[in-house]
Amino acid sequence: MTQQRLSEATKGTGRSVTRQREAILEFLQGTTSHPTAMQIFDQVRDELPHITLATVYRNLTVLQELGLVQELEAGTASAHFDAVVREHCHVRCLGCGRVDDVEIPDPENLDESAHVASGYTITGHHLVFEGYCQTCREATQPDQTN
Amino acid sequence: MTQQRLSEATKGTGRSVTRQREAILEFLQGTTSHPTAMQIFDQVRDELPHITLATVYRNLTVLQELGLVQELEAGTASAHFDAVVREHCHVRCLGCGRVDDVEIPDPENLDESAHVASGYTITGHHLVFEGYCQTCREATQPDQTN
DNA sequence: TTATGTGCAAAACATTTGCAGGAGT
DNA sequence: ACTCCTGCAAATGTTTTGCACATAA
Repeated sequence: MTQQRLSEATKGTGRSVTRQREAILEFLQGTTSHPTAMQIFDQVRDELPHITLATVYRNLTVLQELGLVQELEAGTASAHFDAVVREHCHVRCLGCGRVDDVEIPDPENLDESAHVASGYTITGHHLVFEGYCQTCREATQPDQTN
Repeated sequence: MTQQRLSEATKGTGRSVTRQREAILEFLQGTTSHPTAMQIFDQVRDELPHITLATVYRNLTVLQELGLVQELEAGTASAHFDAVVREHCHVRCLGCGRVDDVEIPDPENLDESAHVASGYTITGHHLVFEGYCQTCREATQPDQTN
């Protein structure tokens, strides 16, 4: 099924279907944890022990170009990746750094209002909430750095 | 006036008022361009030729703790800084990388909706639009990297 | 005079790139 | 065959840190 979508997506693009690319996409499609490149690298290494971090980065770029993956700007040191490409917003925990999806409808006319206010041609937006997840809230002192 | 606000803000915090801190704050309060640490460094160097980038970074952190400056997560390689600390949203030009303010009212109940949907305690959010500024739109090929 | 801040140099990260050999079509 | 991809190592760019001296309170 990952096979399917990857070979379909590459069709006519000059891109190849490789084991590295399949493994990265499959892992991303099987998790909701918005992993970083390093976390993807660690996982995929179980299956492909010789893969390098550079390859993970290069393939994440390619998968984004193919429209199969999106990169989240969650305000963290490193970027997080998601195989759910539909536009949706996220929360980042200020205690432990985890990033979750937030399933709220996008406010109407947001991009249109921004266009009127700024004069820019708006192509999209990122909405990221900050706060504390249940686990970190229960730990009375939510003061860890990441 | 920068003097004023800085010495007020440091009162009782154990922080000092230094020329470096004043110069950084004054520059930020006098611009609407959301400069990066490097851009601040370049400007402030006119006045204080011996200042270092490390000092700029350290002081930007302190000024944030004092509530006089905020850091923008605009999805760019380097962070942008703003002396307007009121919560407001931004646009980033995908052509030239500039970051502007967007003066639209924040959608109502946004944080509350996110709390209900995610279970997090929400402390705030960042809303960043992407698009093309007028200059880059007119240049028929908006393909510069940053 | 004592804590806090600074310059300098080096380290720590995340991410990108050059290159020679390997895999996909 | 011919292009695209990979591993390895080294480079890049941003931000942070250790330390000895300087400055603010």
